[in-house]
Amino acid sequence: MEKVTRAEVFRLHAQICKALADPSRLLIVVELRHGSRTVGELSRAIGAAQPLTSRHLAVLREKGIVRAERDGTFVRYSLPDRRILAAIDLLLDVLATQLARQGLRSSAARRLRPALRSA
Amino acid sequence: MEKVTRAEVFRLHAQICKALADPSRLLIVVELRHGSRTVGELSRAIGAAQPLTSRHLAVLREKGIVRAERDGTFVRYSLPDRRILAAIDLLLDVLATQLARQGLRSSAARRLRPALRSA
DNA sequence: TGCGTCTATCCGCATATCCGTATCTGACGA
DNA sequence: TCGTCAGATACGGATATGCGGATAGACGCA
Repeated sequence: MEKVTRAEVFRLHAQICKALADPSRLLIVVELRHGSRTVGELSRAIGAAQPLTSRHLAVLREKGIVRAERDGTFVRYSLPDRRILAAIDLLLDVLATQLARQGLRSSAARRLRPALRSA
Repeated sequence: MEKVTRAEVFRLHAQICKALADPSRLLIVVELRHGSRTVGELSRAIGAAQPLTSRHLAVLREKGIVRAERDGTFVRYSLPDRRILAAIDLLLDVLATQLARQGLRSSAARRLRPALRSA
């Protein structure tokens, strides 16, 4: 059994994170939580054009986050590993904690100022 | 209590993922698993120049993934929320499963071909 | 105050990502 | 085989991200 270098593991790990580092792709994964979906369904669900949806799906597919299977003219996408959902949920919990701690009193301001300033 | 829009939550969620979507930053987080570290320690641990390390830390800090506190001339970084570690570990498990399933027989080839081809 | 150490930020360039539009492929039915 | 529909890919411009190198700021101490 061959060894995968430590650096390589971190690179691959980062690539999985990067695949999830996009609001549309997160929406796709969350949409797949409750079952498989066709590209058209996902496209409508996330409110994005079909080619864009298809490319997002390609990114997720290349990282093994979603699986594609033909169904006639359709292609159905699904989640082969629910642990991805668990990880996303954990990060969402972290986010919720952060939002709660800062107070939710100015979501508009936060919208305009993406990063939390240092102190 | 004000409402944070669904779209905004996904945007923030994606930003957390993006902050983790870099091998050096993952190394930093993992290095912090066992306690707080100064910038210099982290810089040596991940084998990156100090300014680069500092910028990576700024990214993580802005997303609330790490916390900074002055300690004399040093700045000590730590993890305020261990759930980030749990999420990272889950994704690492997913990666391990993927690697096991594909077989580890050509890590060199995989190194050169970042994406898993569609089929 | 002046100096050395530790950390943060600025600048500039190379690279990568994102998204709209157009086009291509693949499957089904007439 | 041809038309049509679902989906995937190609192309190009705008934007963002990466890094190294230089520099600026913060702190402690003499």
